[in-house]
Amino acid sequence: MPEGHSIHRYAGQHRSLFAGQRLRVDSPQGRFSEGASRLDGRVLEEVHPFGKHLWYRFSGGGEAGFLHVHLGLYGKFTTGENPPPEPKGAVRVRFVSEGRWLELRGPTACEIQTENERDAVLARLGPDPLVPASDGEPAKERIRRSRSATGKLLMDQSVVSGIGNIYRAEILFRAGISPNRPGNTLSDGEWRELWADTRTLMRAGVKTGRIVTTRPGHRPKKSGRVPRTDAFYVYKRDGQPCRICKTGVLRAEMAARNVFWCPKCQPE
DNA sequence: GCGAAATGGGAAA
DNA sequence: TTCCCCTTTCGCC
Repeated sequence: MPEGHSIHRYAGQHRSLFAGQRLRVDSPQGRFSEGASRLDGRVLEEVHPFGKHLWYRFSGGGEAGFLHVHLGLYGKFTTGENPPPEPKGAVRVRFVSEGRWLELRGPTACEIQTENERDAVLARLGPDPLVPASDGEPAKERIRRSRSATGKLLMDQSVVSGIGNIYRAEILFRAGISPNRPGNTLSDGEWRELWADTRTLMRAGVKTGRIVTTRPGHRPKKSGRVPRTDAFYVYKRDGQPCRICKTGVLRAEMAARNVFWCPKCQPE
């Protein structure tokens, strides 16, 4: 779930469901009880996504106005209409408004921050392709100055924010760039296309709530809902034939994450 | 029932 | 680089 598109989607949902409302906040699991009690009874003023991070700004409470959430690999939100269900499993934090409830499980980060602390996190992040006015230049500079693998650089949140393992694999495939190519071998044109395509795919992800990167002509069924197995070109398709050239898709480990690519469509 | 894997990242070495 | 954390789900006994 949680690459940047999910985060932006959650932000939109949570804003429309809870912003402007006074919330009851608690931590059924207990691991965030202290923080929850500091937010309880305050008004949620705004929800702000950036890359894979979310901030919930609360009224009053002095300095500590933000709830910072990072879902990590497992984090998940669920929401619904009141009455809220009896909490099952490890619910780190729960919001309850007059009409709705929200549960958060398994996040890497769920903590209260001051504005300065939030700014310090933002300062460490590269541009987010999902921010409408986002300027990709700083990312381009970092990549084209680096000898490390492009596949590694795209996953580095201080280079670009919000790209995860699926988008990394898929945008490189669509651009015909091997993940192993050093960043400094990318041409201007290759970067431009990569950035533009990333924005296109991630925006579609926000809209639909899922990642689909295959073009209709490259799928067995050209219309209708895209089955999970047809949604990607290379992600988790190692050993299977490339959708375009039939060469076997490869997998390797790169910085402790699996990376997938077609050696023919994405030459070194 | 048990182990492994998963769209992530920070700290330690 | 390696280890460690978060939680659920799925495949395999």
